[in-house]
Formats: sequence, structure tokens, C-alpha cells
Amino acid sequence: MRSEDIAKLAGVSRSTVSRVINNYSNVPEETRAKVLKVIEQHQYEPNSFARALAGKKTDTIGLFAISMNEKENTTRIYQNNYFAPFVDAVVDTANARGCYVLIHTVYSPDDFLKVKQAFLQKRIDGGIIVGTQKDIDIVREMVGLDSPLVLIDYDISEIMSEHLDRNHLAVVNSKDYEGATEAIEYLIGLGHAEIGIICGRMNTYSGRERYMAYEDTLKRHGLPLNENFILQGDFLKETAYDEVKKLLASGGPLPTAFFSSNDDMAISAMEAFSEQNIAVPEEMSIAGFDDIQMASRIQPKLTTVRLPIYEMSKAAVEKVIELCDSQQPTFSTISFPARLIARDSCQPPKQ
Amino acid sequence: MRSEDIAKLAGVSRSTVSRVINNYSNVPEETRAKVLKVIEQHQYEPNSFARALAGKKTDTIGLFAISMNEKENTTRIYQNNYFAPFVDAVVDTANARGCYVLIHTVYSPDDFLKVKQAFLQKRIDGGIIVGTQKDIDIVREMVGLDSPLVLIDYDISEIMSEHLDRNHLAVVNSKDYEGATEAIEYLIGLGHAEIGIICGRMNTYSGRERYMAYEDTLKRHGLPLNENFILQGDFLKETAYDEVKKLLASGGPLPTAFFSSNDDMAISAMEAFSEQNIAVPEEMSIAGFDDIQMASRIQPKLTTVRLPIYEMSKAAVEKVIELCDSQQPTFSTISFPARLIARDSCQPPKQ
DNA sequence: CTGAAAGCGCTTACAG
DNA sequence: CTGAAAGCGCTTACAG
Repeated sequence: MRSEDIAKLAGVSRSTVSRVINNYSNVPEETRAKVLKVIEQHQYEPNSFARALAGKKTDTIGLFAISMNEKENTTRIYQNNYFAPFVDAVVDTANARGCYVLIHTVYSPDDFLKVKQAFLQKRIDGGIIVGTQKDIDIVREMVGLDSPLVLIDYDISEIMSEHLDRNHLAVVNSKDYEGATEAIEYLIGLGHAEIGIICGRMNTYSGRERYMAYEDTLKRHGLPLNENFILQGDFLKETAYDEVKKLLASGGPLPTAFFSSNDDMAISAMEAFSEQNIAVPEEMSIAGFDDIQMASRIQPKLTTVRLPIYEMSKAAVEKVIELCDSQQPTFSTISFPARLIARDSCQPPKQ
Repeated sequence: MRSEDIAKLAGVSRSTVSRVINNYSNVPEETRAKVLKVIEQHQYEPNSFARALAGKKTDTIGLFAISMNEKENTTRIYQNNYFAPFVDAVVDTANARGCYVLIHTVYSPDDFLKVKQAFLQKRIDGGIIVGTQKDIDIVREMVGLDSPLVLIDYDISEIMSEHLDRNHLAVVNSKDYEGATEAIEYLIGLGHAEIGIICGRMNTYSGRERYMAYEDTLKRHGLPLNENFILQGDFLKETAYDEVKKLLASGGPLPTAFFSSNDDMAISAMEAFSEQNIAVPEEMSIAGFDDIQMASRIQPKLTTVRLPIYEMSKAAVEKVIELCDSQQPTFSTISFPARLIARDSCQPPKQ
């Protein structure tokens, strides 16, 4: 069934059929009704490719999740507790706005070709990239494609200094620095003076921000920065588990609290401690970041920093759509607060 | 940049450009190289819509997650521990096969229009539907669209009796009945005689299968079926929590073990019990179904039935692609085993 | 081996 | 208000 067929059946031309489909105002109500009736009777839907070819939008946005450093065969991306809610929220919002979403994951630099193709082949009106690593070259390349693009979680100052701030681009961030600061000050307020950190991947924006907040806050409070208490994680639970075990095995002194750069690692750390009979929170306080679903379902319930993922995703979707609609290349950026959710995994240090 | 431009630059016709893009054999190596060079220089990618219009495939498959009974504003679909891994695995497999995936969620019957449109508008070559409820009318309608379609988790006998088994259709299931049977027999083997169940949504195939396994197995072993121990759940954690609390509040006798139709509910039940100081597994054994990520990270680690989601998803993707490629309408079905993973949440009943 | 031409199914000036 | 026509960017018989 093509518009031609509908036209014949309704006794009009394809032009008219097209006009009613596209809601042109200059179609008499009677004609419109006649055409609409035939369309409904036959469940006609215009071929989306033909429409797109003829200049309409695709009504599809791309969602690309970058997860370069994930190890093979371990947690994949949607089981990744960080990405899953973004995917969830983006699809949700986009669907509600009548957009389809094309999803692609990127595990290696080669996979990037696919996301470039999605743009170049005109499969999508615009795209959202989440989880970009610190790699201004890739960002430059993507921005160079000159399609509406929204980056979730990327260092704005880097974009500014590279003068990438005047294309069809928007950046949506969360205030990780402030959120992490709040968590650490909470720990300090509880009386902790020896605070360790499990780092995230330092080549991501959030990984660095969360770490910097840790370092700055300790310094500001005149607290020692003990190298042994700075565990090199990568956001993955296995690594955090191993690092904690290693610290424990070393037999050296322990901090009284740990701030973990994400919940997944915080929970592994809890496991590692409890296996060594170090009670959380009695003997060791742990705070996480992200507030993943599991955080409130384990024992003790995890104190963490909540990321406003839904709001961020929604903003990202609205931004791409806005960029698709507007002619003027604009650059914009928006940052959402991340706030502490105090639960049961932290308490004052033992005397 | 269009094929026309490439053609000019390479000194050939569009036809030839198209031939090299589509890997026709009758292009001399020299010509091919010349064209390829220009293509690469300009990062040219053929417009996917034009290709599709001209008869090529879209190289896109649809993934539709149906979640009709989810309550508003509560767990959305990708945070849904059942769907997330399917999405993960499907995207993964499809991407690896060079396919894009178009995702859409269905929360209400109205949303179904969108999935129909995706087919009708020819946006995708074929689709995968996961989470279809027992609604043969919708299935009939989808199958009637006459596009390659794979159903994950649907009652095959229903399809057979409706004679829907000769279209571009495939069904991918897991052996929930056998898996649930294994779990219940394990409980029985441990010595439990009073076994309760937390039901899933009975309008889904897996909800019914898991329940039937429970009923049949108890009967086969001559064990009593106590109505009070049959909790009406719907796969959602909140409902399970409430139901367990209600049972506890009733003050009536308790079973010594519960089989929960999914892990999410099993974990809620554990919470509810522990809040009433009923120790799991000492005083109450609990077995779940799905083996979600959280199952092995909570205390006690949950005994559950593992669903081979990755294999199922992979089969689904391969099946749609196969259906897209083949001319003959075929019907096929494949069923994957689900097996018990015994962990720490079950033990023999207290004397 | 390769180009000219028709066709895929739409949309949108253009002309009336 | 509405139809004929051009055009979107490809692919693929067809003819040579």
C-alpha cells in the first residue's frame, strides 16, 4: 500500500494524500476526512525511508554507549549498572516524544565506525553519547559530522578550549564534584580522619571529578592523603574487590572509611571486608556513588550519592530534539545536582 | 556527498559506484580500487534510506519490550532486572552481526501502534518481541504484518492451535517448567514439605509455567497445596513484599520454604522476612528464578534458576536475521534449558 | 565490463 | 484548493 493507492481509492492525487498526512492547513475538512478514512481502512503508514529521502526527519535518535575498557565477557553494557538506567530513561523519554531510538554499543575504537556511519548514512536525526572517555579527538570527529549531538558526562572545559563549542552540540553533566564532596564531608562530619578512596576510571570525566573532590576535600580539612588508601579501580566490581583484598593482605593499617567512586565497587568492597570479618559499618564505613538499584537492597543499605539519571536523560533527549529542529548551530550545557543519600553503611569510627 | 559525486570524482558512473559498494563481482580490480579510494577519501557512506527505498535491507532490527502491567513511575523497563539483560544481549549480538537495533518499549496497548508502525513504515527488516503477554490477538496482528518476527517467551501450543505457525515466525523459549521443577524438587529433597510460592504475572507464559511446575511437582510428591501459601505476585518487588508482610501479619502458620517466580520478588521476600526477624535460610528457605546479577551479591546468596538469557537473545537475533534472508515463510521454535544454581538461601527445615 | 534509464515511495514548490 | 512534475539518493535490470 503506497500513497498512490490511497490516492486512487480516495479519488485524489498523491499530493493531497501527502498533504493530509503532513497536516497541511489548506485541505478542506471534507477532503481530509475522505482521505483519512481510506488510510485508516487500510492501515496505511507512509514508508519512512521515502519520507526521509524526500526531506522529512527520520524521527529516530541514536543512543551510543561507550564502554571501551570493559573486560571481555564480563559485565556487558546494559547489565552495567551505570548505563542501564540511562538507556531506560532515554528510550522512555524519546518514545514519549514519538521518537524511535537506535542503540549501539561501543566496546572498541573500531566500533566507533558504526556510530559515525549511523550519522553519515543519515539513519538518525541526532545522537546522544554516554560514557565518552577523555578523548577529545573522538569528540572532535563526532562534532565534525555536524549533526545534532549531545554528550552525557564530558568535561566542558576541554570542549571550550578546543573551540568545539559552536556546533550542534550540547553537554549534559551531573555535579559529581559537589556530590562527592558532600559524601566526603559527611564522612568527615561523622568523625573520620583516615579516609580512603576507590577510584573510578581516570580517563572518564566522572572518574576524575570524583577523585578530585576527594583530594581537595581532604586537603581543605587538613586531613592526610595516604597513598596506600588510594585504591586504583576502574568502576568494575571485580577490580575493586581485588584491590581491597590486596590492601587487606598487605597487613598494613586501614582507613576507617572508604569513599568508592561508584556503588558497584562499593558493594564489592563491602563483600571483601565482610569476608575478612571486618564489619561494615561498625569497623569500616563505606559510601558509594550512583545510587543504583542494589544500593538500597543490600545489607547494610548503602550510603551513596544519587545521580539524577532520569532528569539527565530527559534533558539529553530534549536537547537533541531541540537541536534537530533548530537551524542555528548552538552550544549549550546543563549540569544537574547530585546529592547524598545517607543510609546505613556509614557511622562514626570506632574509638 | 552522494554516489553521483563519488562517480564524478572517480570518473565512472553511479552504477559502477553502486556496484563496488555492493560488492558485485563484475568490477575489475582496478576500477574497484579507484572508486574505493575516492570513497575513503571523502568518508562517503551511502544514504541508508535511499538504499532501503531502492530495495536493500535496512540492516536494522526492532526490539520491543512489552511491559504492560508495570505500575506507573516505578521500575521502568531497563531497570527491570528481567529485560535489561535481554536488551543487553540482543544489542550485543545484533551489533556484532552488523545490525542496528531500534528499541521501543510498550507500556500500554496504545504503544503497540508504535511497534506496528515500525514494521509498516518499513523501518526494520524484522523484529523481536520480549515479554508478550498471553494475548493471542496481538500476536495474530503482529504475525499478520507478515514481517520476520521472533517472540521470546510465548506459549507455543497457543500459536499452533491458532495456526499461526506458518509465517515468518520463530519462538524462543526457556524451559521454565523444567527449571522451576528442579528448584522445587531441590527444596523437597532438602526435606521441605510445606512449600509456598510467590506467583508471577499469570498472564505471561513464564508466569504460568513456573506456577504449573510448582503445582504439579507438589502433587506428584503427594505434598499439600495450601492456598494460604500461594502468594499472588506480579513479578514486581513491591507486590511480593506486601504479600509476604500480609501473610506474616495474618499470624497464620508459615511454610518452611518459598519458591519465588522471580529473583526480584525473592529478594523482597527476604527483606520482609528479615524485618520480622525470620532468618533466611535458617527459619525460611527461599529460592528464586532468573539469576539476576543481584542474586549472587546479597546475603545470603540466593539459590535460583538461571535463565540462559544470552543464548536466548543470540538465538533470537540469529533467527530474525535468518528469517529476513530467507524467502520461504517458516515457523520454528527453540527452547533453552534453565538450571538450578544452588547457593545459600535454602537449607533443610528446622526440626 | 559499464552507462543510461527506470523505479523505489514520498514531499513540495509550481502552476493553475 | 489541488494536480503534474521534479527531486530526494540509491539499485538494478537492460542494452551494448
